[in-house]
Amino acid sequence: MSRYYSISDVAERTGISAYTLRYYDKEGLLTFVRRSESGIRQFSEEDFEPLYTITVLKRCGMPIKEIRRFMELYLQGNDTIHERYLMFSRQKENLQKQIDELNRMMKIVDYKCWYFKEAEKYKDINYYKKLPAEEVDERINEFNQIIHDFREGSLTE
Amino acid sequence: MSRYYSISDVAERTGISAYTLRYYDKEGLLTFVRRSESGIRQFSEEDFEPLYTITVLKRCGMPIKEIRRFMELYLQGNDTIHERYLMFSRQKENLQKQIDELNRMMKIVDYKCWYFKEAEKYKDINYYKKLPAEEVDERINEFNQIIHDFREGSLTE
DNA sequence: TCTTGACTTAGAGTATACTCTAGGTTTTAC
DNA sequence: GTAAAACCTAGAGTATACTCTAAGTCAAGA
Repeated sequence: MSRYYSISDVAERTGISAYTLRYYDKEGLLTFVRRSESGIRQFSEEDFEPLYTITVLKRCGMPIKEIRRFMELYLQGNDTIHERYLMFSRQKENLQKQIDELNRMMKIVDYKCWYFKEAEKYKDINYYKKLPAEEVDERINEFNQIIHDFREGSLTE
Repeated sequence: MSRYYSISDVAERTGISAYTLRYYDKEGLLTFVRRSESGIRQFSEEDFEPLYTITVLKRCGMPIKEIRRFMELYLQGNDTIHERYLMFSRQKENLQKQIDELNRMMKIVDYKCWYFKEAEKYKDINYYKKLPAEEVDERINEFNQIIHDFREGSLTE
């Protein structure tokens, strides 16, 4: 029933290398893993859930020291449910900020793609400077305003 | 009209420290910046646009070596418009992948928040194990399936 | 029993992106 | 003219997250 998994079993199944697993252990992330009498790590079925949580937190961009804090709470059991809720709650906000930021970047990169396509037609990266003001696409003026704000240090990041 | 900006002017306006600007220069990102006879960097009005592009690419997660490649194309002028278009185009895909990934993480973190809120009511992190199967919320079964797949190495990331 | 392969630790090495120091030169302001 | 402030480079130091090596221990099959 409750079999054990060696570190290389776990590495193969999760895609986390054995080196990395040992490093995580050294950093205090895998304190839940049992050891045999001779000191060999024996991962149980249940260990895959916190292991998965580690991968999720990593992919959220959480640094290892913060993940350790979470794992400490995990080990303490039912008394820390609320605090763990708060950690995930903050993580949600954090994720949303990252998503918002990437969406902002997407808008700019999208503009750049459009602009380069236009410039390609004219074979001139500054083609719009030769156009009469009323023929310049509004997107270009908007982007130049961003650059202007960036230069003036008034860009609210 | 066309005034110059010192490295500390630029640092103050852009929020990039003078140390970092010099480091970027050393890494070949600021080859467009002119120097005075005595070797002092003189940023022009026009230099803020590529500088802004560097910050955008950084915030997209592009490593400095790749940004350097882009700046090389920038310096070559009109002949590289198409290649620069392609770089931004690829960056769009890359950004979308990052956004998708963060949205996936958001779903999981959202579930975790919900789960901890539930567990808090029961004061038991494993409360659902004591419930009859038909009373267990479907979200829990779905999540346990993810953990199962993770353990079996069949999680398609 | 012995050999092979997998495990262990400690610690060194790598990569990335800064961040700072030291020592020297240039510019600016009085 | 001179002192302070700002600039320069080279290179060392920091932080993060692995990644690997060395040297030794343990477990399983011939």
